[in-house]
Amino acid sequence: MRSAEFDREHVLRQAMTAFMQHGYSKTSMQKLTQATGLHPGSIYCAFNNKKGLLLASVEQYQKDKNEQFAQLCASHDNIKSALQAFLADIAHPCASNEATKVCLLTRTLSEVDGQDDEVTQVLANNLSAFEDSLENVLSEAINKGEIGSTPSAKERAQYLVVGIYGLRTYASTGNDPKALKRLSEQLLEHVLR
Amino acid sequence: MRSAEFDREHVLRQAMTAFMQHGYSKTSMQKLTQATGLHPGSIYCAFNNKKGLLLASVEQYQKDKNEQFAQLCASHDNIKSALQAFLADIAHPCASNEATKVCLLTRTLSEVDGQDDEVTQVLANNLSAFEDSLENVLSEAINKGEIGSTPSAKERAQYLVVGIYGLRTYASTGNDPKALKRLSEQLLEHVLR
DNA sequence: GTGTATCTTGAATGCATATTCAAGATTAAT
DNA sequence: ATTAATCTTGAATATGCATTCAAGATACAC
Repeated sequence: MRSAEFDREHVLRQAMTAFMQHGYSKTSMQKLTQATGLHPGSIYCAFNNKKGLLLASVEQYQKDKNEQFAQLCASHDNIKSALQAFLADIAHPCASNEATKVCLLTRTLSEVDGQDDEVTQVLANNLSAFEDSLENVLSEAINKGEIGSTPSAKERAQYLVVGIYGLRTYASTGNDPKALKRLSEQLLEHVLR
Repeated sequence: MRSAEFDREHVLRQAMTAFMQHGYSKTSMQKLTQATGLHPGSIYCAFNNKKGLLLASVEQYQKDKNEQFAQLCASHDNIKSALQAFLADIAHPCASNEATKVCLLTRTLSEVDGQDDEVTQVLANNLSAFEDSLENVLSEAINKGEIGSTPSAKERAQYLVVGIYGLRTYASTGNDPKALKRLSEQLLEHVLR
């Protein structure tokens, strides 16, 4: 008997960073072996193939993001400051040049759309799940009377998600941090109005 | 003497469709020869290489989009109906499965970001130029008194562009045409408020 | 009609890539 | 210490790709 020697979560975080930086197809197996420290054979043994490693990375990404969001919500007592912090967490790396300025889900989705139905489905499901948790938070806020009940929590969540996607794309076109800040404030105002 | 035999604009429109459908790197030269009807040698003679063909396609794309937008503006006498029609033109193909549901500029930008500075720059410039023409239209509307002067035309244009990027991404996550319609109406309302 | 410059053709080249696999290394139980 | 099971290693394989180039085809000038 003998057990595997690598730290799965660590490997997946290294892999997801590589995927975010270079995109799925331009992240060669060579880059992945360098990023993870694993040899090709080990990757194929643990994740089947490159696509399997991507899917596992996506799962880890989603898990990390969910935990992050739950913690953020727990540390704010009203919806406005919670979403303010949330948008700041998105806008700030966008203005920098870190790998985390892109969203693994949307970047990969745009790349594989129309080419791989399985991956497309997984990504769409994850994005939809995150929209749902935003909806839940907004729903609570409505119940607490912090915001009105029209637009509905679902409509507000959709509009917020659209805004986030837009901000991320806008940031990649040549980022003016000042404008980005103003735009996210305006977005938040419209979502909570 | 002998002159080239192919219709440059037609070739570029075929190429841009291919690039929109499969993305830059997954659009192989083989696909491009099939799409354009040109042989590899002809492509290399006319456009230098695959990247040259991409850049020429982007230029044509921008030219087409600008003409389209100018015509749309000319056929509407107020900003609201003009932008309504404009957003409808974006949202409608988004809900379908045509190749035109994506924007060549943003799709390619997201793909090559961090890999090719020249292409990145060209794409960012084109997107910025389009934002400018939206700003011009909004500026005229302000001068005509159709909308107020705060937010400024520039701020309104930025918010509109962010919204469009967001709608496009949202559409690719699993499109509910009803929601898309509602979201674009809400966006327009916020831009013109 | 002849010559020549230019365009067209598509097979050949060389490189990058994902994946496999058999030999070597390591661990844990006996 | 020995054995057996499993993991690790990285060179070898096969495929797909962008690009080149020399031979063939064509149109214009005279």
